[in-house]
Amino acid sequence: MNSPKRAASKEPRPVKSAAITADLPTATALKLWVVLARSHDALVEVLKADIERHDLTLAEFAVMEALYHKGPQLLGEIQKRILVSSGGMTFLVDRLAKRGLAERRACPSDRRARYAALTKKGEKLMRSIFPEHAAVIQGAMMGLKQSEQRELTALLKTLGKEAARLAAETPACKAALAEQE
Amino acid sequence: MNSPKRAASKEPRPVKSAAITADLPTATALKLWVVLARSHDALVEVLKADIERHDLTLAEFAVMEALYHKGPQLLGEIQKRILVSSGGMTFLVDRLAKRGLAERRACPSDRRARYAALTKKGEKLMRSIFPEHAAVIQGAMMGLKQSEQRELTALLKTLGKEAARLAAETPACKAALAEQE
DNA sequence: GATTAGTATCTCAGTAGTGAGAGGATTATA
DNA sequence: TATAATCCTCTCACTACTGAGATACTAATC
Repeated sequence: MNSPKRAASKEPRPVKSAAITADLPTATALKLWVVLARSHDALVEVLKADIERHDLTLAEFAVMEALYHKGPQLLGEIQKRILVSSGGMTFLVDRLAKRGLAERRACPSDRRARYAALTKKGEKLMRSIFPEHAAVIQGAMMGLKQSEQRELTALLKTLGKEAARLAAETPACKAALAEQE
Repeated sequence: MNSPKRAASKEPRPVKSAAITADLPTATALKLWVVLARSHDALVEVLKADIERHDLTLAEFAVMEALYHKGPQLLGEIQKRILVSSGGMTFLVDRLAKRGLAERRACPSDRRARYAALTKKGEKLMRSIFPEHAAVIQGAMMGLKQSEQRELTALLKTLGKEAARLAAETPACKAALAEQE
């Protein structure tokens, strides 16, 4: 076996760890994190399999989807939206351009900036791919009723907002603060 | 700027896409996917920042955590648990071994298999790191009340189970079925 | 105008991780 | 026994990404 894919094992889990069961609120949060990570991974696997049929990586697809739904955008805008590094952004657009799916366009008012946009070919591809892909997503969510999906969305939104706030505080701030001696 | 981190932008989102608003159940599912992915990413960022303080990648930490909580295990068991490839598993244990945090042990009953286990040093490190890490997780989840966290966990579990079932069906099966002519 | 800070992209060296396949060991079947 | 099938790990070539810094431009302040 090479890739892990789904484990068929029954999760024996006979031992309960002292460290985890130590204190209830912590245990609840840890459990939530594990379950969230696992369902996310399972979904990613399903979606990735769908997208790879068209020889696209998830990141490439994310770029194309952003362009498809929001139109031409600055590289930096897409970068923030799909959360890749600046180097990765350049790389992704390069690759899509090489395949004739996207292209760069100059920004008339700011010569530093470049727009990325879908080519005709890229748009045609998205028009044929996207509905299928949406159907796959819908299929992957079928474990939950629509009302449950909406409830889940609301909860995740709250969770995500708080986590994002926290993440924005943390990153290079320590270094920055440290340098202010 | 190099890495994207959190976008401070207000998500203008003036245009509603025809493709997305086309049909309600699909729209619900797509929305859920976006929100799930975003909160997952935000959490990963927070946790990663915490773990990197100790010069560990998330994957290395995952291995150590598995060993810490479940004791010595076959490489294959860990692999299934943390979902990395077989090559990645070897690589991860190598790196932990090089740093003296983990070690390989022969399996007495099966000479193909190797156990991975924490060294004294690795266990000591986990004892000092893990409680902090658990606190960070708990902190990242503070946007939700405990009851909400439990509700969210339940919904995600159902979702994840169905998605995992779907993922297990899909992967190489097409190829396999195709070969049976 | 000159200087400084800020912003947007690109370059490039480096890295974590993948996955096909090999090798060696075990188990099942004939 | 053979021998076939299966299992567990490791090797290795490869790839998608990262992130520090470079480059090129714009904006703000003197």
